[in-house]
Formats: sequence, C-alpha cells, structure tokens
Amino acid sequence: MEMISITLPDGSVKKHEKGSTVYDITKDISKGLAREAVGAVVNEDIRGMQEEVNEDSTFRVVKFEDKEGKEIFWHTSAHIMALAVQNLFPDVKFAIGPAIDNGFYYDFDTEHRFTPKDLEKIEDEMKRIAKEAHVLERFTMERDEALEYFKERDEKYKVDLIENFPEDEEISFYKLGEFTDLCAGPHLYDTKKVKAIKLLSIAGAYWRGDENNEMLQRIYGTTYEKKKDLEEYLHRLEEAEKRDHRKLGRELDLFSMQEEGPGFPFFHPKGMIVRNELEDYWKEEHRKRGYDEIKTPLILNEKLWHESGHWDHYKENMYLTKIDDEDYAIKPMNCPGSILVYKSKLHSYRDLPLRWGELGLVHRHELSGALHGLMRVRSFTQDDAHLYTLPSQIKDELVKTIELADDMYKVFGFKYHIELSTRPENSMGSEEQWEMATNGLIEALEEKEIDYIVNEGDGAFYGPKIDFQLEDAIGRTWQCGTIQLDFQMPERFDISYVDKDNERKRPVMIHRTIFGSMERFMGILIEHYAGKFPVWLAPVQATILPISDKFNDYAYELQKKLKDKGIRVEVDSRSEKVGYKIREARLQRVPYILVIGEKEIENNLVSVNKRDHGDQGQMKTEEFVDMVLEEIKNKRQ
RNA sequence: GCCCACAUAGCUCAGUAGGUAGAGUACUUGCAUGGUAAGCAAGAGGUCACCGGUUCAAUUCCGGUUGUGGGCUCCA
Repeated sequence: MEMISITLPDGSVKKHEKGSTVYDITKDISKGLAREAVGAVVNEDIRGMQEEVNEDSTFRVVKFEDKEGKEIFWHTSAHIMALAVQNLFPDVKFAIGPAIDNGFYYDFDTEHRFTPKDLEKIEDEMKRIAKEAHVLERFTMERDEALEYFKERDEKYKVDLIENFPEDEEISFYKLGEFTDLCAGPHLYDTKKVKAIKLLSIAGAYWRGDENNEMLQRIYGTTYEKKKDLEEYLHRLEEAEKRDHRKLGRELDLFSMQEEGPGFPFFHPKGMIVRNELEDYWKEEHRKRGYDEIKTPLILNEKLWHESGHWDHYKENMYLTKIDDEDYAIKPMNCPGSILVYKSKLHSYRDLPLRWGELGLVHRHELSGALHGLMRVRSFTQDDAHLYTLPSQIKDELVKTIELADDMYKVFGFKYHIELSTRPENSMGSEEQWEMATNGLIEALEEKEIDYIVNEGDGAFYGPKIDFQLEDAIGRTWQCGTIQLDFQMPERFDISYVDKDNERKRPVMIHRTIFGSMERFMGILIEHYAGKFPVWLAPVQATILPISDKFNDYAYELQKKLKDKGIRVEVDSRSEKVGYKIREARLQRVPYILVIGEKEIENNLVSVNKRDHGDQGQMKTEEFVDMVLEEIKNKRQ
C-alpha cells in the first residue's frame, strides 16, 4: 500500500493511502501553505507550499456543496454519533452508519430503548466531541486479525460484515477517539468542521434490511458546517410539511381517511372534481392515441387467479370471498379481466395492436405499517391499459407508451426518473423470455435516449418493467407510471391471433399505467401544487364575494351566469367583511376571487383578485369568462 | 407484519400530582352592511379512541385492541 504524506502547516505529517480521499485540502497561497481541510483524493506528497497542485497531479478538492463532500461530511457525522452513543450507552453494539440523501443514520443494538430525551443527550455529546477536534485515524488489518478484533468485542454485526467481504481483502478501520469502526472511508480530517448538529428521529430497522433478522434501533440525524444552513434545512422540512397531501386533503376538503376503513380512502365532492377532471383528461388523451376502454368486474372466481399465477405469487395481498359456496377473489390487478375480454372472440393479426384502457379499481392487502395517506392505500384505481401486440410491434408500442407518459407528465410540470426492474426470484417463465422482454424495454429506452437506474430483481412476477418515479413534497419518490412487458399471461391463458399464414400465434402483452393510481397521483399532485391546482383542476375556480348582504341576489345571478359557461363558481354570502372572505378564499387556494359591490353591478364588471397575484382591478364579466375558459382549455401552467 | 411514539370538541392544541374537562378556530344565532388576508356578542358542541384491570373513584395508572405518525420490509 503506497502512502502519501501531507505536511501540515504546523509541521506535523499526516499519512494517507494513495488515491484515498481526505476531506478538504485547501491551499492557502497567501500564507504559502497547503493545509488539510476539505476533501481531496491524494495522489502525491504535499508539503508546505504546493502551488502547482491541481486536479490531475495531486488532489481533487471536494467541498461540502458537492455530493461527495456531503457524503464524507455525513459519514463522519455518523461516526461522531456512534462515539457519542458509545460514551452514553456503553453496552451498545454497532451495525452500520452510512450517509444518506439529507444526512446520516447509524443502526444500534442495545437493550436500552432510545427516547427523544436521549436524542438531546446524544446531540449534546456529539457537539462536545466535534468541538474537541478529534482527528480520524485510518489503519488496516488483515482479515483474520480484524475478525478477531470484533469477536473479542462481541460486535456480531461487524463480524457478519467482514465474513461477507471477499477473502483476500485487507480491512480498513477508522478510529475516532475511543470509537473504532470497520469502515472504508473516506472521512473528514477531523471533527471540528461539524458545527451544526441535529438528530431527527428514532426508527426501527432490520439488520441487513431483512425482516427475518433482528430489529435494530436507527437514529437519523443531519449536520452542517454552519448553523444557518441547518436552520435553513429544518425550515425547508417545515415548509414541506405544510404541503403534505394529508393535511391539505383535510383543509381543502378533498378526501378523508376513516378508522372504519384503514387504507380505503373516502373522496369528498371537491376531491371528486379533481379526480374526474384527471380521468376526463386521461380518457381524452387515450382516445387520441388509439385506445379503447373496457371495464371488468371487481370480483372473479378463484380459479381465474390460479390460472393467472396470482394465486401462487400474490395470494398474501388478495382479499377473498365466497359466493354460493364457491371461492372468489377481489381483483388485485386488472390483467386477467382484460384477457378474458380478449379471449371472448377470435382476433386477426390485422386487429393488432389492441390497446385497451381500464380505470380499474383494485384491492390489495398492504401491510398496515405501509399505509400512507393517498400514496399507499388498499383500494385504488389504476389507470391501467393492456396492449396486445405482434412481436414485431413491441418496440414501437413501448416507445409510444413512453412518449405518452412523458407528454402527460409535462402537463403537470413533473420531473421524474425512470427505473428498470429485472427478473425477481419468485417469478414465472424461462430465462430466454425474460431476457427478450428485458432487452425490449432497454431498446425502447435507448431509442428515446433516456437515462435509467436498474433495480435488479425488482420486476413483476410475470415480466420486467420500467417505472416512472415522481417526487413528493419532501423528496420521497413514488412509483407512478409503469410499463411491463409480459410473455407469461398470454401463454398461461393461451391467447392467440390468427396470422397471415392462417396459423394461430401468441400475441405479446404490455401492461402499463401512466398515473399509476388515481389515488397516488392525486396525492403527488396535491403536494406538487401545494394545493394550488391549475384552473382546469381547481375544485372551485372562482369565488364571488359580495361586499354586503345587499348584493347577495346579484351574486347568485352572476354565479348562474358563470356556471352556465362551465365555470365552477361559489358565492360566499356570509355576513362577513370582504377582508375576512378574501382570507377564507385564499386559504382554499381558489384561483380567482370576484369582489362585487355597487360599482361592479352598475357596469356589469367584476373586480378580479388572482391567486398569487392579488388585486387585478376590474374587467367586464364577459372578458373574465373568456379569460378563464381560455385558461381551462390550455391546461398547462 | 416489525420497532418506536402518539390518540382530549369538526380542526389545532392545553389540562387533570386519580375526584367525569378547557382555549383558539370552525359551526348556529343576534348586532354591525362593509372595498381586497381575521368586526362585536351570545349559544351549541366531548361516554377524554375502544375493551379490560387496579382503586371508594380512571380521561389521568397498568394491560390489551384499534387507528394514526416516523422508519424497516413490501409496493401503483
């Protein structure tokens, strides 16, 4: 192992493995010194003044602002937390403690149950440690030696980790005060840069993420170089909470969850307006692109689910029932229903591709702990469609579907990323079929020149898939659209078309959704807009506020007039001052507020107050109508 | 399902060292009739999630159930 020495301003020499990253080497040319500070890959000795140091020759400076810099910073923070926990709770055993998107966590195993009070104590201890500016020391051991080291200390998780490392690898350690951890690094040079510390929550987590393993206690936290940055981050979290779809769903009276139906959402009148607008848009867009629509039953005979493979692969998630002593199941997916429609008659190759959409209500028994507002429910409507294609049409249809998804997301201004999921362990079909299907998806993605992440083993049991991941208010991503290529169902159900040569052949099936589910999509949409729906989706598009009771009659006349034009209008005729009513309408995120009094009535005017823009002055009623209708037509905002 | 926490008025929350509860807001009524983010007053509203236990007495303490929140696992 080649070591590099860095001579620090005080003359002390620090050794690093060649190519390893140390956090922050900055050159202070004014003092003629190179000193070790924030994050660098070291490739040659640095001593005193090293002005010629640059990207290729010696080191790369990594700053907190860089992704890599944050990782290093938070990784060291995790070690600081571990040391603090060790100081306060000496019996603790350590699992793993990585950096994550907005901070870090460490998994601990201890009899003691951490409480929020403990978090404060740990936080204080961390601050103390950080201030002491401990230097992190890296060293290595042979595998056997390392195993012995952790066995002696009864650190079974570390032992487990090392045992799963490749045989001949040398094991690296980082020592921070009294805490020595198995760790690949890199780390900060010392702890003094960690100035702002906040521990956020305690959670359970399985060792190695496997539910058959023991449950550890995980502490999440985040740290920054400056107090101000931490405060900003916490402020952002608070702001995000304000747009939580569960909170807005209640405040805007869109939907509710009831104890009587955990995971089964109730849609209120206003929520139904949004939902129906979305569905209308969906239907229109699909009609344009050559889709037809079908509707299949919610409850179907159990035999069907045996045939489809759901019984073997999905039974735990299915709700079962009995009719006339026969076993039935409530559908968890729409595909078997669609296939029965396909099978109801003979198809010619000339008919393909068939594109059948179905807004299909499915029920799935999700684990109680997994439920989350509208994002994860037990009954939801998929904006499903099944395409029956000739093998030669697959790629073209996949490309068209990707385009459809992209076009529709654009209307809402969504950013998304795509993930490709490959064959899972418990799945049907031959290796060859899976390879063909997976390659089909990859080809389509490559044709569109789209970047994607690969999730090995995450596909559906009948085929690989690409997923469209959309973000919620706090950056959690949710799978919405999905495109799944399926060679299995057609075979299982023995569906066919009659080809040119009069032979019966097997079509290929594409399962796909764009919104994913109406429920989840609405949840994301509420957070995306923070409740401020664009006019075409807004449950109430305008509220009429008469200045005094005297003008109520006129207000209702005006409401009727606007309603007849197709605008969703409410009248706030309560005996309150304008200011009060404006406030209410603002809180409801109504796009347009129309104030009317004597002046407006006399001249057929409305005083328009626009959401986020305030008082717009007066305009002719007809002018207002045209403006709103135009905005509805254009959808995009 | 697992770990931890929580559950009081429609909503947001206070409270009771064990003696059946309170604010703000929303709601109803009355006064006020108003010009761009909260007028004034009164009234109504609660088996303190549910089931057990301890106790003379439980919303409060203990156990369980259900639900919710944050994670883990799983997923549209």
